[in-house]
Amino acid sequence: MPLTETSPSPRKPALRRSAGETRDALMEAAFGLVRAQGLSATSVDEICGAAGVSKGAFFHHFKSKEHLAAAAADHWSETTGAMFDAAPYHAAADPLDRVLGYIAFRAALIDGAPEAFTCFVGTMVQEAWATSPPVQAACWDSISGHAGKLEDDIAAAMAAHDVSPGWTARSLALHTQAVLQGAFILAKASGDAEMAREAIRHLRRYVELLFARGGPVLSPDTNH
Amino acid sequence: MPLTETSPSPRKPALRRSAGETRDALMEAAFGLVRAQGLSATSVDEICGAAGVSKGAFFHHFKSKEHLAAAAADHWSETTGAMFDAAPYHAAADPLDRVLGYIAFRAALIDGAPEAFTCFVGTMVQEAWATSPPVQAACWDSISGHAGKLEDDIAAAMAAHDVSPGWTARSLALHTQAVLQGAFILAKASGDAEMAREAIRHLRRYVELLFARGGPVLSPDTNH
DNA sequence: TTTTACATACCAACCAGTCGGTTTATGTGT
DNA sequence: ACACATAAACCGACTGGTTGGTATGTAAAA
Repeated sequence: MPLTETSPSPRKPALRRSAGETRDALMEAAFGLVRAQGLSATSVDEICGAAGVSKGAFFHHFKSKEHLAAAAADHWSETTGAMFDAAPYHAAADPLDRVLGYIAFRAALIDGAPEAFTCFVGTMVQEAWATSPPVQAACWDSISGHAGKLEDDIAAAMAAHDVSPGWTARSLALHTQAVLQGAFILAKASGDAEMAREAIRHLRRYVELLFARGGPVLSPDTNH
Repeated sequence: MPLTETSPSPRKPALRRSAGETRDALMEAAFGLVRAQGLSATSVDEICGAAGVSKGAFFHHFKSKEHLAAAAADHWSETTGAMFDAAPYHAAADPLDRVLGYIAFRAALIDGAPEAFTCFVGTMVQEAWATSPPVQAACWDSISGHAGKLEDDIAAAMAAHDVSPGWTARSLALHTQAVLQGAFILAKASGDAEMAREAIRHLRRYVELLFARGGPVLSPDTNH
C-alpha cells in the first residue's frame, strides 16, 4: 500500500465547510479517540461520528484508515509545533533556562484526563510500528522533529555553560522525549497524572545536575 | 464484566498437555503478538494459532479476550519477576551497585526486535487503560510491583550513601520505569534499538549523579 | 459543465464468543 | 486388575454483529 496523500489543495476559498476543515476535523477527532483507545480499537465510524461527518466524506479525504493515521501524525506535528513555538519559555535569554522552561511547560500541560494530555503519536506508534511503515515513519518524524527543536537549545546551553560531557545534545533531547512518553504510560496505568509529573521532576533534576558544573562526568560511556 | 478467573485447578498430574500448559502457552503467545501489534489488533484466532491450540480450548481456559489479557499481565509479572530475581546483579554488596546493576541489566536485555525486548504490560495498558479497568489494574500491579523491588535497593542505597534528597526511593524507582517504557517507544518509532540504550545511559548517569554526593539538591521541589 | 464535497446504502471479511460433541485423565468400587 | 462414572480438556463449525472499504447518487462551488 503506497501512501501518496492528496496534497493540501492549493485552492484558497471556502466550500460547504471551509477548505480542509473537514479534513482537520477528522484528524482532530482521531487525536482524542486514539489517545483514549488506541488506533485499531478506534473505528472509522467512530471518528466520523466524533467529527460530525459521514463515512463518505472520510473516504473522500483519506483513501484508507492508515492514510488518515499518517496524515494525522503530520497534523499533530504541526499543531503541537505551533503551540510550543508560541510558548513563553522561548523568551529566556539563557538557553539553559529555555530547556528548563520547556520541561516545566511540559509538566504544566499535564492536567485533566490522559486522553487530553498524552501524546498522540507516542500512543499510535506502539500499535503501528510493525504493521504500518508509513505511520511509523510519520510518528518518528513527529517525535524526532520535536526533539530537534529542543536539541538546539540544549546545544546552546552546552556551549554557554561550558559542559564537556560524554553525551550529545541530541541524545539528551531524545531522553527527554523518552521520559515524557514513559510518564504518560505511568499516568495511564496508575490512573494518576501525578505519577507523570513526578517522573518529569526527576528529569528536571537530571538536567540541573548535568549543567551544575562543567567538570568530569562520572560515566566513561558516551552518548554519541 | 466481573473477572473472577477459574483458579489454577488444584489437581496435580498431567493431562493431554500437562496441567496449565495450554493456559501458559496462550498467554505467552499473547506476549509476542501484543507487543508487535497491540491488543485489539491481535485476534483470538491469531493467539490460538501461535499457541497451537483451538478456539474451543481458548474459551475453555479464559472466559473472554479481556480475561486473557488480565491473566497474561499477571503471568508477565511472574515470569519476568522470576527472571529478575535470578539475575546476577543482586549479588552486589553495595545496594547502589545493585541499582546500577539493574539498570545495566535492563540495557543488556535490549537486543533484537522490539517484540522480543519491549514490555508487554506497558504496551497493553496504552490501549486498555480507559476501556478495561481489570486490565489496567493488572498492568499497574505489574509495573508498580516491579518498581517496588527496585525501590528497596534504592532505599538501602540512600541510607548507605547518606543522601538527603528532595525525592523518595519510590519516585526514583517509578522514574526508571518511565525511562524504560519511553525508551521502548523510541525504539519502536525509530526502528533502532540503540535509541533505547542511549536513553537508559542517561538514566544511569542520573542515578550516578544523584548518589555522587549527599549534599544539597538543586531543586527545592520534592518528589514525595 | 466539470469538479469537488459530501451523503447513503451496501458488501465481503472478520471479529469475539457459543455450542454440541469427542477425547482423555482420574477416582471408585469390585 | 478392570470396568465404569465423572469431569476436565479440547475441538471446530457456527452466529450475529462490526469492520474497513466501495458504489452510486446529489448538491454546491468554480
